[in-house]
Amino acid sequence: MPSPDLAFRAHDHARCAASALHAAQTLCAARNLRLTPARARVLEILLEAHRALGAYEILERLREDGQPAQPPVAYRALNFLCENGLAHRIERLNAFVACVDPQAEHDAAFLICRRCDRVAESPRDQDAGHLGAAAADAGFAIERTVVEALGLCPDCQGGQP
Amino acid sequence: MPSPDLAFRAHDHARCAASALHAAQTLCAARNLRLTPARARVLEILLEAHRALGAYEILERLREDGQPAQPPVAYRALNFLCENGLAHRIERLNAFVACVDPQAEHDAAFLICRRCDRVAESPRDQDAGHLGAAAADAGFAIERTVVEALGLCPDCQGGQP
DNA sequence: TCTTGTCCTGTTACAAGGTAACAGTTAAGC
DNA sequence: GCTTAACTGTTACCTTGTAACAGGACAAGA
Repeated sequence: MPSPDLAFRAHDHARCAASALHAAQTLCAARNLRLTPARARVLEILLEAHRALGAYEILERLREDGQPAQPPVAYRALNFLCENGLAHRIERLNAFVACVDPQAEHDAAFLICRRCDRVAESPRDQDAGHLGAAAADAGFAIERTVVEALGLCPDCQGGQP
Repeated sequence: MPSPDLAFRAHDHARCAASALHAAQTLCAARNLRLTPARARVLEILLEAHRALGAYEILERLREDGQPAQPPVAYRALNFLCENGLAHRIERLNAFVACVDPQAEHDAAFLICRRCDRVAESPRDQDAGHLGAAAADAGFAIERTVVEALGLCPDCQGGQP
């Protein structure tokens, strides 16, 4: 898996995007999922941006391709991508990022820069310490866990808040 | 601090609401904050509901008190309550809960029932395992962390999904 | 090859969540 | 009492998300 802080370091975006797209194609073929042109295009947009994008930003870019596009177009593709572990929703931002390491549905943790909106995905500590125990205690059945840390990335530190 | 699973157990709501409201008053007095009638009323509404409420649900209840009320009224009160640790925003639901143990600004973790929207607050494992380390590694400065587990509470398990 | 069912797309119309900006009012400090 | 800062009321608007329905593509089996 790529290093968790990759998003915050200089690197070859084009190459990491291409490799993620390829991984997505492989994964879909293996699982008999249809990575249709619309879905692939949305994934590509996310990969190119390499940061969290709102659904309406994605829509704009779809429109730049020449077609009109209404909100459900973006949301359907995003739902597909999120359900299949190819992208993640960032609740805090009402936005979406491509997954750097697509694989079967998986929870992840995120470092979100509140200045530049770049998002780094970090592998998840499975039972999340206390929380798993507290849930078991309460008889609560956890299905999915969102972990989002908000702060400043290295580039945005130093300087005004 | 109240047991983390309190929200999922039968208990005397009226009493726990009254005690939380009292704690809030004490805390505001101590910190020289103005718990104005509008703010207190919103907190009371949250405490009575004893689950996550959307801003517009809160608005409805404010209107039931007889006054008209526009969205900024609710949002201002909610901002005040969240900033001062008297309530928490649940990102996943775009909703708010009263804090069961008001105190200086603090992060918490939540167990959210996706059927009945009840929310239990659990004390937070401070550095959240891997994440703190990954952040340090990346040079990322964490300011606030959101941890939300989605699932089914004891009462909503068994039966349809 | 035709048919049928299933999944995907296009589009309209709207619901829900959230905020900027400005005018007026209250409270606290001097 | 006067000034200043903080809070409230209101208008108007922007952003995010979804329900519902019609039409199209495609694979599987008769």
